[in-house]
Amino acid sequence: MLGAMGDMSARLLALLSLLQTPREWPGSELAERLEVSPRTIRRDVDRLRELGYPVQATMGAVGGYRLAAGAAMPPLLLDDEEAVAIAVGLRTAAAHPVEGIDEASVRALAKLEQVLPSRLRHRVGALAAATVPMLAGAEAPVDPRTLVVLAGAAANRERLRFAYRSGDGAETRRLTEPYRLVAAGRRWYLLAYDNDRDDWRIFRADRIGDPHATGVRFPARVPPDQDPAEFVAAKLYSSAPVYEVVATLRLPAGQAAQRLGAAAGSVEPIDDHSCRLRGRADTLEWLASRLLMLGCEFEVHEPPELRAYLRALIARAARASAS
Amino acid sequence: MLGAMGDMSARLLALLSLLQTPREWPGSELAERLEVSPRTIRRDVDRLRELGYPVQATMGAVGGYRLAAGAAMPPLLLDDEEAVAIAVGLRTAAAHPVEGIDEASVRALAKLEQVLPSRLRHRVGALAAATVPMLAGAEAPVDPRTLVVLAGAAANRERLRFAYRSGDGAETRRLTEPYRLVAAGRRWYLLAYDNDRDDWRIFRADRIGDPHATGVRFPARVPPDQDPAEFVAAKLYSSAPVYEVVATLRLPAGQAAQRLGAAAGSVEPIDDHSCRLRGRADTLEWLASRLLMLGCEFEVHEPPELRAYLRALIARAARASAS
DNA sequence: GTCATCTAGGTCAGGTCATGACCTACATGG
DNA sequence: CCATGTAGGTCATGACCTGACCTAGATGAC
Repeated sequence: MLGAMGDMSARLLALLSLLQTPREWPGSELAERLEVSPRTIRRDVDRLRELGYPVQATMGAVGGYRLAAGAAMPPLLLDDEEAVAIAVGLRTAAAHPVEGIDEASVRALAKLEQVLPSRLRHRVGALAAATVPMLAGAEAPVDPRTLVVLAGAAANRERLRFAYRSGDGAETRRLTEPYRLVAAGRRWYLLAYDNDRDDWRIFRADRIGDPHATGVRFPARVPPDQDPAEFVAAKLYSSAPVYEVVATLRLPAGQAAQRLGAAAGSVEPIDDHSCRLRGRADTLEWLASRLLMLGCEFEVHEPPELRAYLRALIARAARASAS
Repeated sequence: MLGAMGDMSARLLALLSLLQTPREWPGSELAERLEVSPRTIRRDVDRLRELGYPVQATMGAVGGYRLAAGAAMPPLLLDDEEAVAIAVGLRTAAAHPVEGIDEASVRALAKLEQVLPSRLRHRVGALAAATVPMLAGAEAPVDPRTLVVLAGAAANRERLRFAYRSGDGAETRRLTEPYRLVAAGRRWYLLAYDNDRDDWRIFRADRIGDPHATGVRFPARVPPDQDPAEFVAAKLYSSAPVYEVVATLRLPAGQAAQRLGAAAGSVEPIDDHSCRLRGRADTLEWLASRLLMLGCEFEVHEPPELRAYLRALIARAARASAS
């Protein structure tokens, strides 16, 4: 009985960490590692079970303990490399948001970055920079730190001040009551009540500069009656220029849907090896690259601008392949 | 003193969970939530600090507690949505591995999926399916579960049995001692000692079917003297067909490097608005789409196959844009 | 079948240590 | 200067954690 008590919490955490490993741990080995008697290990396992973490035990000569899936998430105990991997993954997820977990992934990123040791933070930055910007193309991706600040202020109901440059390049300072961060299409939008204009507004996150919470809490305001995501979608399609695309793909409908992903639009089968795609996007580059990368023959019916863009691409490729 | 002790560990965990929130918590509020006296909260904070988690306290009338970045990663306490978001992020990270954190991201995914409640697992599956397969194009991405099994067996040093279909379509069963999972280029490879062939081999993870650990542990074998990643790279470039690309881009070198990412190859400036790209890739589709999506004029010098492929792409785009 | 090896759990003694109550000291912003 | 927050000392009480015994049951190797 050398170590004082008080380290029981630390021991439980260490135990949880060991049990999250894919292998099975015999009680004797756990006792040795944690420097307590096997009896105490058994009691600790019981304690974990009482806390709701289902420790599975296989009996017999090759038995051992391991943590199984339970009703609630246990605390994740990550080593340095795993933490960096998750941070990098979440940052690229923030650059290519998936609808449905948009704000949750930013919350998770905020949580992680808040406690990430600084030496690891450097590695995250370096690796995220080396990550292929994927389909971002020529557009500047959003700064993940901006997203973290926006989501934090919304969750915390703190007034938010930032500089906003609108589509025509004009830059204004805004004071807002942030309500929610929403991913629509492949962009991030902040839905907030604009205190100067006295109305609900949506702001593109990549156009927000230098955001910071003022520290002033505001009372919950009655949000617009629609679902936040729908509200943003409605505002977008009514204001921003959007291309509606109609194309025929020489690809079975199932494969097309799988390769395009759910957000691309609707895919209806024409026959066994063709289908019709209807969708919307806000840039021609995006549309063209998605279609070309399908790797199948296709025909564009709408919009005419896309056909023009494809012809420009042809010309470029022709010049590129000329000897 | 109603609740028995023993819940001190649970309380510390709950406290840690609250402190990971972006906001600041006054001690009185924490005491109320956790149903203990403020004095106990102060002691708990001290305990956390002794455990190495730096709880920051701002003094004064608007003070409060929050968890700051420390020397080690504290246990991450995630709610359901955050866990799903991380799982989805890691799965897409597994589909587009970043060199340097390759095996760590799979380890993290294994850890998370081991304890992920089943109801959440369904949501992860659905969302991951809806995720845009990005640059995967026509190729079948690796099954994340396969990666998890491979990495687990390697970490655990368990013999691994699987079916392998080689490039020419032949399917064989293998018994191996897995050493490491490595990402090279944009693919996953397993470096393992093949027990039947008595030599080190590398296996493409997407060609591995139905892998399962036999449960038999094997003693550590002397690995090949190179670094695993280098070993894989050497084997690859000596055996697999690889295209070496040389192209001139009408884009400043800095921008090109940023848009292409570090793994694309080397970029040397020619003048202020042009640069030369040298790199290697194993499929023409990949090369062509990366170049076209740069959104700039470019000229391909090598290989001739890429020029031919671009001409085919031209033909397809021409047909697609024909009325 | 038999034995080794693992989980599972009961009991007991001893003393550590967590708790709440009450206290003072100090920092901060209005 | 006062309200409100963190920071920390002290004390009595008793809950409970620990290791050292013990038996029971399951499982796989020999």
